[in-house]
Parts: sequence; C-alpha cells; structure tokens
Amino acid sequence: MSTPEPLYTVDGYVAGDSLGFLVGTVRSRLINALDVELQPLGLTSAQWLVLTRAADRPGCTATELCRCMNTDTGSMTRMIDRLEEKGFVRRSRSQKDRRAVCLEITEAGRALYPLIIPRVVAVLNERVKSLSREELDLLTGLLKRIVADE
Amino acid sequence: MSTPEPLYTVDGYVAGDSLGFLVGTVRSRLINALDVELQPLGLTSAQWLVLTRAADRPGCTATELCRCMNTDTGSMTRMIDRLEEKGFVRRSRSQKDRRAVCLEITEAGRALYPLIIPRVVAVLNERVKSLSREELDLLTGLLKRIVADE
DNA sequence: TGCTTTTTGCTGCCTAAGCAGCTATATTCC
DNA sequence: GGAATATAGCTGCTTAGGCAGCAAAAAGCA
Repeated sequence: MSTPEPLYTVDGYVAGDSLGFLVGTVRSRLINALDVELQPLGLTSAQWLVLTRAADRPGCTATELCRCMNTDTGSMTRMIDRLEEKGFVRRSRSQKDRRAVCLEITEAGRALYPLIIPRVVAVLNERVKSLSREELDLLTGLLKRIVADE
Repeated sequence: MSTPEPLYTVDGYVAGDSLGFLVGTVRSRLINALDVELQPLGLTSAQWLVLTRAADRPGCTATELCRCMNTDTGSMTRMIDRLEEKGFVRRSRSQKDRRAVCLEITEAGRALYPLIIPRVVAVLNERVKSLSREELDLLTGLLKRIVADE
C-alpha cells in the first residue's frame, strides 16, 4: 500500500488557508458573539460550557468534568470557584470518597438554562447563515471525522 | 423572499454536534500538537503566530500586527515583551512617528523560521490524514465562506 | 498659532488554561 | 495491619487574551 501524498506541503503552505487558521477564526467569532449574548445573564461562554456539562451530569465530580472537557484540574478548581461565587453551582464533599467534590446546579443555575440555549442557537445560525443544510451537514461530518481520529 | 429554515434549533440542539464544539476541539488538538513540536525550539504556538506575521511585514508596528491578528494592544505589548526577551524580535521607535514601535525579526528569529514550517505542516497533515484532497478542499472552502461572512 | 481629537503603546486588573508540587484520602499489595 | 502507590482537588507559577485608563505624540481645525 502506497503512502498518499501529504495534503499540506512546506512549499505550498499559506498560513491563512490552513485548517488551523480557519478553525481558530471561526471559533473566536463564535465565542465573541456568545460572550456578548451571555453577558446580560452574568455568564461567560467558558463558564457556560462548564455549567452545561455539569447540568447534564447531576452529582458529578470535578475530575469527571475535567476528563470530558479535556481540561486541567487546577483550571477546573478555579472555574468552579467562579461559578460557585456567582451562585450557579454548589460544591459538596462526596460521602463515598471524601477526596472528591460533587457538583450540583443550583436553582439559579437551572433557571438560566432555558435562557441560554436560544442564544447559543442564534449565534450558531448567524454564523452559518450562508450555508445550506446539506453544506452544514457535510462540514459537520468532516469535522467529526477529524475529531474522531485517534 | 421567504426566510430559510434555521439550521440549528433549540429542540434539536446537541452540544457535541455543534459547530462551536467541533471547531474548538480541532483547534485545541492542533495547538497542543504544535506546542509539543515547537517546545524544543523555545517557542509556543501563540508566539509563532505573532513571529510569522511580523516576519512577513518587516518594520511593521505593533498596532499593525494587532489589526491583522484581531487582537488587543495590551496583549500584543506583553507578547512582544516575551519574544524580545527570547531574542527573536527587536523593538525600535519609529523616526517618522515617535509613538510607534517598529518590529524586526532578529537573526535568531529568522534562523528559526525554516525549522518551524515543516513542523506546522506535519501537525496539519497528521490531523487531516483521514481526509482526501477533495474532502480537505471542501472543508477549507466551507470554513472560508463562514469566515468571509460579514 | 493654539486647542481638541485621535492614535500609539504601556500598565493594571480580570478571566482563563496548563503544569508542577502539595495534602488528604483511597486503594493495592506485602 | 501497614507501607507503597494512586487519585482528587487545591495552590502557585507561567502564558495568554480582553478591557479601561494613561501619557506622549500626531493630526485636524479654528
């Protein structure tokens, strides 16, 4: 089996055409727009990402969150500090494993939930507004393959 | 003219399938891999991004860099501090406009250049290795359209 | 010319991620 | 049981980005 030609080459490399530049730009546009949408709710997009995952896993520990978000425990500690300070999340020591911290969304956090999703959806739609459904499905499928690899 | 159906909907929203999640994941994989590749050269991927743009524009000012990178002047000041401290970049006051700081790549910075591009290319190829050329072109084209919008 | 506005870069303050080192607790193995 | 090892979370250090406020310099205008 022959090795296929590499897709990127040193000679043909153009920074602005690279996958790295493009996904970075798309991401920062999405995050900036989402931060604007979420500001009135007293939440940043990074905090929302953590809150939503915590909401999906009632009673989960900080380390579980770290694993599913591919993040560091030190970073997570401080993120939970901020969310707790804002009253959206509650910490409690696990009874079974007293090293572990269990997380729960507070009422205030849960109340936020239905307000946020429409704003997330609106930001996404605004960004992909020039694509057809077929094109978005294609784009999503290709990105998923890249993510799934290894 | 009728408004097309929105592509994302509140009911159908699944975080892990959203464009935001996917581009964020691809980006962080690329950056992590690039940081590993660049570490032996004493450079981070964020520093490389600035260095490469500065190299493309000899004698450019900090503000010009900020504009083309869509970044803040405060952030850029400190980034240049780090690059200068490592000896990859040199600051000098402009003669024409004494507010402005002109940037120049040092010999050490320029020497790094040919060492980095192959590593960037390798990281990109590793990440898209399961795609055909046609698929990568398609993906790149769709992302460019999203970026170009507004 | 002199006054106002704009631009440029710097600084302080905040959020945020990653890494290394630490303590307390759990688990494993002898 | 008791020592070695692993795990959970916290803290300090660094890099990094955004925002607001600052002073110096430049540009615009009466």
